[in-house]
Amino acid sequence: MARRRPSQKRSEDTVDIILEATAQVLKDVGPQNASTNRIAERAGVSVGTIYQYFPNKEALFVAVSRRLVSRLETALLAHLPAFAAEEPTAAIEGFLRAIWAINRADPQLYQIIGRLELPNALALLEAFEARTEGMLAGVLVSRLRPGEDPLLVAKVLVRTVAGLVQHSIRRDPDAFHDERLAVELVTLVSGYLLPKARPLP
Amino acid sequence: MARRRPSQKRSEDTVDIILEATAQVLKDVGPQNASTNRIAERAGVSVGTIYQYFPNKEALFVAVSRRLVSRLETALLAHLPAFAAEEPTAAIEGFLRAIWAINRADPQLYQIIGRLELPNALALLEAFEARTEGMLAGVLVSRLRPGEDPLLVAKVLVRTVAGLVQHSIRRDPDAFHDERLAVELVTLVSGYLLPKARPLP
Amino acid sequence: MARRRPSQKRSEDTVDIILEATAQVLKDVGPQNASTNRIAERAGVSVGTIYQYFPNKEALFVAVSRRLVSRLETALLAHLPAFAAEEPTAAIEGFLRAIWAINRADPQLYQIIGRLELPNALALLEAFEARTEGMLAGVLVSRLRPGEDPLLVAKVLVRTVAGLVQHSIRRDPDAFHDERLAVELVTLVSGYLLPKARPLP
Amino acid sequence: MARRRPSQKRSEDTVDIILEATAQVLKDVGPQNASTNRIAERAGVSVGTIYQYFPNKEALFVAVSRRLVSRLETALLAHLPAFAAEEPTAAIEGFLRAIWAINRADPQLYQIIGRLELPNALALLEAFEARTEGMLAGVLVSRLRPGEDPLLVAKVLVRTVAGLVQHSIRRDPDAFHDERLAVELVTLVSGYLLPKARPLP
DNA sequence: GATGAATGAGAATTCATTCAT
DNA sequence: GATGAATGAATTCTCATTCAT
Repeated sequence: MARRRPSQKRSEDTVDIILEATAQVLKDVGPQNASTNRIAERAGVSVGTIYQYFPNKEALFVAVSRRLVSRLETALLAHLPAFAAEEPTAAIEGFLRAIWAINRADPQLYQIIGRLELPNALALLEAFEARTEGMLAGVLVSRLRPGEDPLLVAKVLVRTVAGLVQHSIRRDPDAFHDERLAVELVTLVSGYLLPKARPLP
Repeated sequence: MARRRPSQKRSEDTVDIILEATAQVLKDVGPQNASTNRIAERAGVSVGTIYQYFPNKEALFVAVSRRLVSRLETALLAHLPAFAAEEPTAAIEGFLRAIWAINRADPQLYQIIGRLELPNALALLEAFEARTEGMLAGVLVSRLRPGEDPLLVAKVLVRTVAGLVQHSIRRDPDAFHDERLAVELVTLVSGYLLPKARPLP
Repeated sequence: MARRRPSQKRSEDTVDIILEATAQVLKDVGPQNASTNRIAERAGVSVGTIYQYFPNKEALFVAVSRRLVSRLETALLAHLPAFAAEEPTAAIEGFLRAIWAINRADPQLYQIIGRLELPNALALLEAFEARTEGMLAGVLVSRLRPGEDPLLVAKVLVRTVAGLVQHSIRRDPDAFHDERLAVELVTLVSGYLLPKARPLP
Repeated sequence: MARRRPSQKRSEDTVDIILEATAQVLKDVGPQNASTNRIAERAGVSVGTIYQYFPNKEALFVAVSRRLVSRLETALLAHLPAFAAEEPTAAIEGFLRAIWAINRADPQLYQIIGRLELPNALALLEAFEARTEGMLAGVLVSRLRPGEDPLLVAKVLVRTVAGLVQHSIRRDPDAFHDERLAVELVTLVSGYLLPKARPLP
């Protein structure tokens, strides 16, 4: 199934170029029109070269997904300390920035992959989202009042915020810069979370 | 471009049967595999008949989208009085029930159309969502404290709730029945909205 | 798997034209070069038409095989009475004429199909050869001396004669007209068979 | 056209390894799947190396054919004295053993090459068979009654026996061990040949 | 001499669309 | 109005061959 494993410098470059081209084409013309020939043309290689490294088109798309998820993971981890901050308000801001960062990384690609109808690609994304919820739950576990379910709260937070951010991006790719929306988001999350927070000692 | 406009009873039936078959096929086998021949077979007509009423496949899918939106609109309007209730808590519940109803109507089809990559189909959905935001804003306008922007609040509410609901459905089609998630949703919206509400006289 | 079953006159014609073209192309350029496009061109239809009636190339080749075998069967049955003749010498001649007829029907195609590397096509041919051996054995059963195995004798006869005939055809397509070879063939078979024959009463 | 002629010991080894790998791959996966890359991999060299010694794939296959024929020739010559024996019965056995030996040498490869659709490969095989017929005719010339045509008799013998043996192998690779078939073969050939034999002085 | 990454023409197959019946 | 056989451009994937290293 797996093709030639890049063993030389040139190969690694080629794989990278192909993955980058695939992501670009996916965003430019959509999954429906992202033919292997078009991708090869964009990458400046021939179709055959793609098939040296990927057994089929699906594997190529899954590889792109994997690359995106690994970037999202990096972005998330970079923010993990921030949203474990002592002060609840700072923590909330840290969390929102993290979600922000994730969705900022490559918002279009994120959405396209989520709609790719490739179980393997979807699974990668869902595993990442599950990990995100898990991490948040882990941070929340010592911060919530007794009786609150950290995983449930984490789910609501991640999905709500991700839903709003993605929805907004779809409508307007520049929504990131809508300062007022950001303020509302803080209000929303604070209104939900602060009443659940264990009082600071 | 536009084909014959159904002028007789039988034609209307045929169009309806075709649209219904299209929606079914779309849900059963996904947009990728929804070929015109498969749709024709499901509808019990020949491909040629589809092309009597629709100039091409895109037009067919757009017609299905239009039909869905009109149903969503009906569902929404039925709930409009409820979320204009006097009492804030009742109003919030009314609003949530409305979003609920919309996403319940045909959740699969809703998502499929949202991912169809057909600008015309997408535009219909977005226009509907914009109208929903507008209606909510209209109801909110006399209920919010001075200084609050009803449209901004409406956007946040609609997108947040829709985001959460859709995200959850995608992960688990039976998420509707997750009672605990529903409770959290009420908490979330209440925590956001109540502080913004103009005090009852 | 199976495609549209020809239901109209036109369809039957088309299927026939396609099968005939396939056989021709197979003989003209060999199995390696018998591409679906070439076959379509030769048949005067478009590739798509082939795929209306055959799910894939293999099925097309198997259909050609089936057609050939059914013709061989007809040719064989037409000679069955002759090689069940009373007089041994006449019977031997009847048998040889039958094998002759079979290999005459379409010697090239016969050999090509035998080498097609398609289990399904090969099975058809082998089943036919087995039936031929069976029929011959059936005729021999009452004609051989006690102790002789009719099926073994039938196998030797069929394979030997078929081997010689096919071998000769491959070397020289006009070998059929080599009168001297035919005489030797009669000698060979008579020398083998007559000593085994039950004496006439 | 022709590539470098191996001039050093190492090169000869490489060529041999490549030819051996080609034969193996041909037998393992069939001519259809015997790609140059697969052959190179099996030989433990890179594709490029193959093209150092053979101008193209066809030349490679022809070389394999040549190697096989040269082995068959050796096998045949080893048996030539035996089938020139004085006593007719012994000679017949000697002849059958020779054919046997040839088809035993590498029955699979023999058949594969015969079906390769490469005129150059086929020609080698046919020339070998013609030589075999010639040799047999040479032995027969002093052994047949006046009026018999030694070459015609040789043709019938070689093609008949080869036909039966190959036909049987194709159906069952272990047919060599079918003792009863071997007995029939002796009967067949004896019945044909003995009446033609010049009486011993 | 050897390597193996890159090439690209060609093969099988699909499916939206047309149009003669 | 309805039919469905026919079309053919477009898509995915393969593999013999080349050539820079």
